[in-house]
Amino acid sequence: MIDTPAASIFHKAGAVAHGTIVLSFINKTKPKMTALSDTSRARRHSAAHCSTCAMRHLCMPEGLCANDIAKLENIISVTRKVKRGDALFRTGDRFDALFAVRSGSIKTVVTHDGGREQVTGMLLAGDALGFEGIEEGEHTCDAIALEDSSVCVVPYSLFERMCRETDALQRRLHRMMSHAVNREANHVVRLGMLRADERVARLLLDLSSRLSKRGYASSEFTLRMTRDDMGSYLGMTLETVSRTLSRFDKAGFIETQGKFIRIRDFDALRAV
Amino acid sequence: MIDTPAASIFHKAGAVAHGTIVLSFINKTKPKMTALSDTSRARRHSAAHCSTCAMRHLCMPEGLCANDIAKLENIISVTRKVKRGDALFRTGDRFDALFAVRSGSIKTVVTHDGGREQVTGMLLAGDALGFEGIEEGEHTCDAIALEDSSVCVVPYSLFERMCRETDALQRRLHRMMSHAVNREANHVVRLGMLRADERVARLLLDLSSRLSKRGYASSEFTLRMTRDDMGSYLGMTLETVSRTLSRFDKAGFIETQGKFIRIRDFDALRAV
DNA sequence: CGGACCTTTGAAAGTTTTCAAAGTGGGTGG
DNA sequence: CCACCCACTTTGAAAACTTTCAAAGGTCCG
Repeated sequence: MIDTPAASIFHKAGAVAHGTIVLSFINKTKPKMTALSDTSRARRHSAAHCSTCAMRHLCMPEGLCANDIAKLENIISVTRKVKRGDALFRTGDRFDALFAVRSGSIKTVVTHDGGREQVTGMLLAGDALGFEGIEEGEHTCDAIALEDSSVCVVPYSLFERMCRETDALQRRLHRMMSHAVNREANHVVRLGMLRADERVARLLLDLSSRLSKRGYASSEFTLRMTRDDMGSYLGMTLETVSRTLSRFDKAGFIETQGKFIRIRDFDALRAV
Repeated sequence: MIDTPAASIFHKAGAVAHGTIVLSFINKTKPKMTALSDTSRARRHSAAHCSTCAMRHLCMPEGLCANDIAKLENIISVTRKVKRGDALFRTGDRFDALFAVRSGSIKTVVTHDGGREQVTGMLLAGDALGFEGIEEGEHTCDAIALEDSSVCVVPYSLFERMCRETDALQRRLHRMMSHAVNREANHVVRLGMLRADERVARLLLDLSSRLSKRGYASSEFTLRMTRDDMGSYLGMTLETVSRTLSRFDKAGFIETQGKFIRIRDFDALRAV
C-alpha cells in the first residue's frame, strides 16, 4: 500500500481562537512513495492521527502519476479546524468546497421547519462530506463538529477541473459520491425496517467496524455524540436510546459507562 | 428553453415479448434546436410523453455545443423497456450503465436478510437512477417497474469519458449525483422525524409536485404503487397507510378511490 | 367471468413517546 | 483545588401511536 506521510502534506495551523474557525494556508512538500513507517501513529488519539485516513479516501494519490500528484497537492493544501459544537458549514451557505475529515468527527443536521432537528450523518476521520451542496450550489444541511476536529478543504471548481484531466481522480470522485448515496440508502433502510433496539445495535456495530478500519479497537470506544444525537440519528427519542443501552448492558451484550462503550457480544448484537 | 423533440432521438422498440426485456438499438438523427412545438404531447398519458422529461435531466443537450451533442447522441442511443413487475436491474448485477426513466415509473427495493423488503425510491419519468452501483461496480438494490416503462440506457464508461471532455456534461452528472444524495437525505428526514400521517401527507404532496412538474394535473393522479409499496417506502405497514388515507378522505383533505387520488386541500395536507 | 391480488376496517397487543423526577459528570470560576 | 452548575443520562408510569391478526369487500387483469 502506497501512502503519503501525513505530516508532509498536512501541517497544523497555529493557535486557534476560541469559538472561531481558522483557515491555514500551508506549504506543501513532495509526497514520498513509502510504506507507513511509523505505525504507532495510527494508535494515537483521534485528534492526532487521522490524516492517514482522510488520505485513503480523498487525498491519497494511489493510482496517480507523479505529475498528477503534484497537481493534486496544489488543490488539497488547505486544512480547516472546527471546534466542538461549531459549524463547518450551515444550510444555505454557498457550496464551494468538499471536505474530508482529517481528525475528530462531524455530524450533519437538517433543521425541520419548527425547530426540530434530525441528525442525518455521522462522519469519522477519513469520511468525505459536502456532496449535498453540489446540486444547488448551496449546502442543504449543517455540519457540526462533535469534538474539536480538522478537515481537508477541497476547492470544488479546481477539483472538478482536475477530474477532467485525470481519469483516476474522476473515478475516485464518482465512487465517493456513489458511496454517499449508499450511505444514505443504508440509513433509510435502518430507519424504515428496524425497530428501536435493532437500530441501536446496528449503530454500535457500524461505529465499531468503522473505528476498527481506522486502526482503533473494535470492541471499546468512547462515543462523541450524546444520547440525543444518537436518537435523532436513529429516529427515536433519547430516552429510548438510553433504555435500550441499559437493556443491552443488563443482557451482557455491552458495558456502558456514559459515553464509553465496550462490546462484549458481537453476535448477540447482530442477532437483536 | 432549448429542447430536442423526443421522437428524433428516441424511437420505440418493436414488439416486446411477455415478461422479457428488450434492448432496442436505434438510429439517431440530428436534434433540432427548436422550442417544443407540440405542447399537447406533455398532456398525454404517462406512458407516452415522458422522453421530454428524461431529456431535461440527462439527455437534453442544453448548454452543449453541436459537436458535443453529436457525441452525446452516440452514447444515449439505447432505450430499454421493462414490463410491470420486471427488474431493470437487481442487487448484485454488474453496474455498467446509468438509466433515465423515459416513461412509466420504477421503484428501487433493498431486500433485507430475512426476506423483508424496503422500497427506497420511487422514480418517475425524467428521474435518473443507477448511481448506487458506481461505488462497487455492482448494483446495491433492485429496480422494479411499477408499470410498463421504458428507460434511456447510458453506458457508464463512455459517459464518464465524455464528461471528461465536456465540462457542461460533467457538471450535469455531478448535479445529478448530488440530487440523488439529497433525495435519499430527504427520505431519511421523512422517516426519522415524521409520524405516520405526516409521512403519508408528504408523500402525496411530493408526488403531486413531481407530477405537476412533468405536466400533469397536480391535484389528481393515479398511484402506480400499491398500499404495500407506499408502506414499505414510508416505513410503516400497508394497513396504517390505508387507515391514514381513509382518515384524510373523511377529513376532506383528499378523495380516494383505490389507486386514484384527488387532493382537495393542499394546505391541510401540509399542516398535518 | 374468475381468481389472484389489493384494500379496508376492527380489536387486541406491542412498541415508543411523553412527562416527570432524580442522578451523574465534567468543566469552570472562585 | 474544590464546589457548583449546567448539560447529559437514567428510570418510571401513563399515554399515544403503530402493528398484528383477522375477516370481508373490491378491483383488475388475463
